[in-house]
Amino acid sequence: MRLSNLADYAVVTMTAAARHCGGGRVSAAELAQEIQLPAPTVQKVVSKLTAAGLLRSVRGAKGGLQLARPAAAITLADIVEAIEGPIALTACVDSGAHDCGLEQNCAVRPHWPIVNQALRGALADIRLTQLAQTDNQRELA
Amino acid sequence: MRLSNLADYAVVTMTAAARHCGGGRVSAAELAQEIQLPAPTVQKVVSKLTAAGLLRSVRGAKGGLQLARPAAAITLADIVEAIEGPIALTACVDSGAHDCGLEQNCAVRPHWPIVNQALRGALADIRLTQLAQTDNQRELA
DNA sequence: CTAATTCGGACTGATTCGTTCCGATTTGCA
DNA sequence: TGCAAATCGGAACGAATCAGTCCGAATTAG
Repeated sequence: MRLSNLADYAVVTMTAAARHCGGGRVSAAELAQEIQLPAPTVQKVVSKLTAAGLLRSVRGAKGGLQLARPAAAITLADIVEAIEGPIALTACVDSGAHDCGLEQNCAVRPHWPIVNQALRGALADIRLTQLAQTDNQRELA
Repeated sequence: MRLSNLADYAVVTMTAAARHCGGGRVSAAELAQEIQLPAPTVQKVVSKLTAAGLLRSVRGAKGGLQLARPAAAITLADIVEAIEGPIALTACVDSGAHDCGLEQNCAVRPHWPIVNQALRGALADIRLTQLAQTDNQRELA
């Protein structure tokens, strides 16, 4: 029931990237220094994020990262799914999950999609703009 | 973002135990045969369940398991917490989590409790009686 | 064309999860 | 009262996934 650390780091990384949205391209090392995390770890995170289509990467000298979409169009669900795959509490809710052994005889299976939808809805309600906004409020305090 | 298999098995086991509520005591091996799972695995599950106070165990000959509380007073959240500990997506929401390194500087931390509460509420809304009820409906079909 | 800087994927170590087994305890019956 | 059967409880083993680290390929500025 714990979120993986990589996904947690991804959220922080995306928040930091949104902060540098107007500044154009930002290197992964710079983000790592800003959020106080190991640089190689951040590199691994941004790799998965770009593969998922949330970040746009530019290689070569003066390269860097930038958001592929507006911050308002990115939610927590997108970031978590980019790192950990589809949101599925159990194997049953996954498409074509035939490794449970119970399958049709399982009594609780019809109830899992409800919980799954509730969780995904809670994650989809939080947008990246809200995270950056909170950060600004903290700086004002 | 995946629920552990042990927790999934625990839910099925509790549902099966609720089915035998009127029959008094039921052995763990009998439950294992009923839900088509390895007997030792079920033993480990029921051990944690009894330690959490959800099941009452009676040792010795003619011993077995039975629900410690009415089925209506047991929710999915109770079962999951019994196996996987407190519901905490990130280390921040856990009480006294001082191993993040960011702590006060984290911008997303204030938002996690909201998602956490949404998830826990979704789990707490499903009671054990509903699971058994669904099972009966399936048998009628 | 050179060189500097960057991302991208592959490798190693560690922690946790899942499974299995054997011992301690308790009750029922002779 | 003693024996014996059956049960739960905890401890040990193996496997899988995760976190972290490193080096190579690609690209662009000068």
